Amino acid sequence: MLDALGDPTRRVILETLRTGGPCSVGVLAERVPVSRPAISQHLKVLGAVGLVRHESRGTRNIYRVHQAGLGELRSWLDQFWGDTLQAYADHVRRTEEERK
Amino acid sequence: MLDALGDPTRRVILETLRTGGPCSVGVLAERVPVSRPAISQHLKVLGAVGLVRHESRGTRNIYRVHQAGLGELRSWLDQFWGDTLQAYADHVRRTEEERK
DNA sequence: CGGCTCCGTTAGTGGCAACTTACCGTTCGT
DNA sequence: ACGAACGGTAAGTTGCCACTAACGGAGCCG
Repeated sequence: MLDALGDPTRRVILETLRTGGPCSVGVLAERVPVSRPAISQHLKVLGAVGLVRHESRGTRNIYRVHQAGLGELRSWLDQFWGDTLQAYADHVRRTEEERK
Repeated sequence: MLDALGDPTRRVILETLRTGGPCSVGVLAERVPVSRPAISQHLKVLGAVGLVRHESRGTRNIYRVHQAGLGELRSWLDQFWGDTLQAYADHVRRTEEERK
């Protein structure tokens, strides 16, 4: 998931799909300064983690961003956020008890 | 930001700091299967994007996760989320108009 | 059917970044 | 003031991954 978003070109692809709406692989290859096979590989990675979904329209595959992937990331972030605050509060309490 | 979270060991470091609370570099090096210099470099990266903050306590530097960095990520995600839904709605509308 | 387009896959290469080893500055204890 | 502990930095190596080039397959059109 975060591994997928770690790559800059993958983020560019996502951004292109986001602002430009769903489109085919060839069109993506035109808009992103990278060869078409590279786009395919990145789309494969993005699809594996649920950030993108594709739909066959004749010979061409239309890709679009998938909200479920973003939702997963969001829930992960929320949990991380809450747990961090909790752990920090615990740590402060523990430290103050040691100070006594 | 996302580049920083892209690395697995950096996520392990963050996770360690999150669950175990703030701690020094040496302690981190014990808990994470990586040499101490590597920890330093990763902490430098994490600090550069505001995910971590450090505080000198004598000779040892205490690191802790910084909520501001997580907040930035959260707002970015929220914006991305909203824009995606918006762009998708626009795309659907456009497609239906073309169908007429 | 034959050619064309569009896409995914494989093999191979180059570059970057993560890791270690070694070194040095800083700070505390004695 | 000296030694030790702690941590950041520099240099060097290795492994991984992003990218390209070449091939193969599946679907429209004549």
